[in-house]
Amino acid sequence: MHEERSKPGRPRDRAADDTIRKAALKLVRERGYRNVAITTIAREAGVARQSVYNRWATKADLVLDAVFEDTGRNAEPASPTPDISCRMHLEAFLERVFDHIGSDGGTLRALIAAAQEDPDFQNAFRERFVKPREELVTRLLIEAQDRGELPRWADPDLLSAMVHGTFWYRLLNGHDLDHGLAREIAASVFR
Amino acid sequence: MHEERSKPGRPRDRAADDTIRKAALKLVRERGYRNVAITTIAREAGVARQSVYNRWATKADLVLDAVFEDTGRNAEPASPTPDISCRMHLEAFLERVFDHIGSDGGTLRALIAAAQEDPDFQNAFRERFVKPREELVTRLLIEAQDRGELPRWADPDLLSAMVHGTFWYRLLNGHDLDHGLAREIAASVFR
Amino acid sequence: MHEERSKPGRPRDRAADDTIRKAALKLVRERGYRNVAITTIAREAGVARQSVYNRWATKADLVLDAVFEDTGRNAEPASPTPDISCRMHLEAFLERVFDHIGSDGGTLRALIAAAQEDPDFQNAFRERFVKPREELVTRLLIEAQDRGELPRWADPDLLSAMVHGTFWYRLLNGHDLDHGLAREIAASVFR
Amino acid sequence: MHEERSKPGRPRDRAADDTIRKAALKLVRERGYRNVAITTIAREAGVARQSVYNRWATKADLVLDAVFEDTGRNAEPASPTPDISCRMHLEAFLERVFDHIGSDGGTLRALIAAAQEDPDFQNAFRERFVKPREELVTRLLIEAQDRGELPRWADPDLLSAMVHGTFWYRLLNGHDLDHGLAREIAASVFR
DNA sequence: GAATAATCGAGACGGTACGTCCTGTCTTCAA
DNA sequence: TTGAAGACAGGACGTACCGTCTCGATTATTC
Repeated sequence: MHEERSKPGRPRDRAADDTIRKAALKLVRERGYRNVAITTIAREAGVARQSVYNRWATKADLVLDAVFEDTGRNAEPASPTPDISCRMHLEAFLERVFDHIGSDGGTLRALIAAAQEDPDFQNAFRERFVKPREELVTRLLIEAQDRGELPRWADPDLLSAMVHGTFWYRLLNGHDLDHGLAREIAASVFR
Repeated sequence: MHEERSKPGRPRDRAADDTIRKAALKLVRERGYRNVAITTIAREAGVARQSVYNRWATKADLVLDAVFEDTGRNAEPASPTPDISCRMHLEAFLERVFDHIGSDGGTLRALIAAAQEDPDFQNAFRERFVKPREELVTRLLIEAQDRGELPRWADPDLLSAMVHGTFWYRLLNGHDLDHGLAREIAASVFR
Repeated sequence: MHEERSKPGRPRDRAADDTIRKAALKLVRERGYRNVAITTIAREAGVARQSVYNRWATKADLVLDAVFEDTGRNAEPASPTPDISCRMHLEAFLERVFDHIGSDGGTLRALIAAAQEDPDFQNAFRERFVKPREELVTRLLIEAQDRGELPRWADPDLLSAMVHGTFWYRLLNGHDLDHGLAREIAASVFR
Repeated sequence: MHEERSKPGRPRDRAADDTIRKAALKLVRERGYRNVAITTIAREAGVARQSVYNRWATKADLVLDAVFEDTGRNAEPASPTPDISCRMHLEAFLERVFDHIGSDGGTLRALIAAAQEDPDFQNAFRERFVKPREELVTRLLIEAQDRGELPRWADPDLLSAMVHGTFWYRLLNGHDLDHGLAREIAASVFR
């Protein structure tokens, strides 16, 4: 039944959650992750600093959460349909990802960077962001093997890492990610 | 003729350069990039803090420089010999890189992270660290095409990005890099 | 009604005010104004450095405040009683001041010096320290005129400046201030 | 014969002495003693920092010297002439001093302040600046006693300290020194 | 309805690191 | 030996954040 046992005391203001997330996202996009202090986010959201700490342990957690609220969707779809080849599916997935990164790449880069400096955050980031996307591609490649589009001896896990690794590498080194790259990667996997 | 015009004023103590670099490297390995302050490095090196600021603008610059002094070598060799296949060359190169990362991976991760937060540093990092290694692999793959080990239609640039991207991706997500992975990547490229 | 509206936020630790002042005074007496850093005062008081900056803008402000807490009293009394001549009152006042300066003259000299280098501090110093003492003597001299101890044509303001100026001059040039000087000054004024 | 034995090596550039003094005086007048660094003076004079240290031990020494070069004259004259009363002499002396302070009071205040913070400088300042002026007034008052302008029971030393102390006190507390004050002080002494 | 308890805005707290500035000494080359 | 230049050790400065804490006020649940 999932009965929501309400605790005693003043309940948390749920509306503030979103206000803070929005403020965080806005500031991170404007000034870059590093140049945004929690104090600044709280002020922008019109909220006490403690109210931020009540909800998220670190800045990285908060920003990760904020990015999700905004981009959580684009990991879900891509359920392969029979009429379209898996290669096209992969290409379409990459195009969607690249489009999003185009407008918000700096934030992703900041999150990857933050993950290198904080083990806890790295864990959260991998579980909630990296893994779902990686597995999505892995499943797609297994489907491709089932359909005969990809040879059996290929290793879907490794290929998935190569796919993501390729655009991470480009992204982290300051390149733009365009649809051409999406096509090339897909071609290279399914050559 | 490259005449070495000595500037006026007391010359910098060249020995200190190295002492500082060594101190930086030691501390970063022991405590992690984030947990090392410039003050600490200066103290460890037995040097005034200003002497550090005289040489490097930021901690990232210093550490990058220190890592070079230590690892600059392993980007140079790998001149392909005719009696060994390019695939074996690539595998050997990756094994060497992975061995080094095994003992010093945290530092590389920290440098990649730092590059995401500082455009100037990103540039230096790419020019002095990333590019040489990327081009080394690219040249190796072109040699492979010349020898007929790799099909003409493959794109060496993209493949090189995939090779590096793959182990960056693994590294950045907390995986260990072992010789098995080196073999798998090489196999995947030359399949 | 002087309603004490409590400001929002965590209130300042009023006890710390005093701890810091005491630490400042102690260190300044031991080592001299110049040789005491704010960091040292904070450490001595067992307080964060920021907590000092939260209360006082400069070292001089802090020390001025500290000296007050300690010496604020000796500007107040000296309410002239009819049975004692104004000259004796002046002499007693000067003796009291000189006694205090005997143990703490270095601090007063440092404050006068600090006032020469910072207009804001000069203002605070004059309003809170110099003026009250100057006016005390001025009033005493006016009372003396009323009693007929001092001729009407004397200028109490100027005489007060001469009284203070004389021992400032001695103090600033490294002389000791003893009761003999107190007597001589009083005699000179009431000759 | 006072033969000037010329030392071996490059002789000191005598012209630089003056250039440095002028630069020091200029900067101290513009920005105030505290806000001028030796580095700044050296740069303004177009001279190496060491060249300053070669000539003066401290900033205070240098500035003291510079002020002398400029004001040394006005302590010398005032040899009392029989046709003018000592009181008029004193008044004239004070007027001259006040005129000079009017344009350069900040520097004197800075020197007095510096003397409070450095015993060596205090000594130099007293011997070379304070004493001559104090004794000048003392001698003038003795002459006055000889002439019968001042009673025998007055103490010239104390009166001289009162005279100087009065305008020091005014000066150090930010008052202007005008001819009116000169007259009042002289009148008060000779009343 | 009173007691209890968590949240809110606000801001002080102990800390840590930063990058700048200045001092007085030392070291180089050239005059 | 001096001069210009500039590096050196050392240390204080004031600022910026961090994550914790302490207020009084508010808003809910529990007794």
